[in-house]
Amino acid sequence: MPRLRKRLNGTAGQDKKGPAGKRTKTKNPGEAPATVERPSPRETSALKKCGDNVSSYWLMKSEPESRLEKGVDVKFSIEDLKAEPKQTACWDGVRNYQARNFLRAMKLGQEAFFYHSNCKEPGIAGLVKVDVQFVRMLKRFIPLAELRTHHQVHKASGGPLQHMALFTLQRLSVQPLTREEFDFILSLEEKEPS
DNA sequence: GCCAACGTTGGC
DNA sequence: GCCAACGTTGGC
Repeated sequence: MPRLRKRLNGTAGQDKKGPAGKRTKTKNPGEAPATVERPSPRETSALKKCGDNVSSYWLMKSEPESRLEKGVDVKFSIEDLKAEPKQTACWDGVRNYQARNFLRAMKLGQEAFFYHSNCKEPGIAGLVKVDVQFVRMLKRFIPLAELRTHHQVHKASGGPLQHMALFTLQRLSVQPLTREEFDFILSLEEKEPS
């Protein structure tokens, strides 16, 4: 349940801990490895396939439909992002430490797909660039089902989506993409739905 | 709304 | 450090 929230006018540090801070009893495991030198095994393999140590392309999940979580609506669609001042929002609410490490690895201006999750039609809706700013809608919505079909085919054929994190690192809300994955998915918007 | 799969917590 | 209980994710 990654959550985009309005940027608080240059007070990023001032922002409350948010949902990530709500487990008060214990130290959040995500904080300790702020200086992690060693990624988890799963993360390692995810990074390995990205060539150098860190990816330049990303996929970020967000929920486009209303859902209350502890009384707070987590809805944040790509249309909501578009409606923000400067079409930019601050990404927070990521509790999973792996996802947070990926967040830290992101650099300003890098490109990411905006994925709609936990909704009627899950899939990739648009392009954003990190910090997180709306870039454009995809020419057509690319449904999860279609991505999965390609993933299945590519597993057999060795195609670009054979290791796509969406299917291999389940439930990771912020995930890296290789350039090949990114380019392949972008090329899909020119094609008829399959 | 259901529930499988996965993650986290915390007692022991 | 184990692992049962609990919480979350997210497709269907």
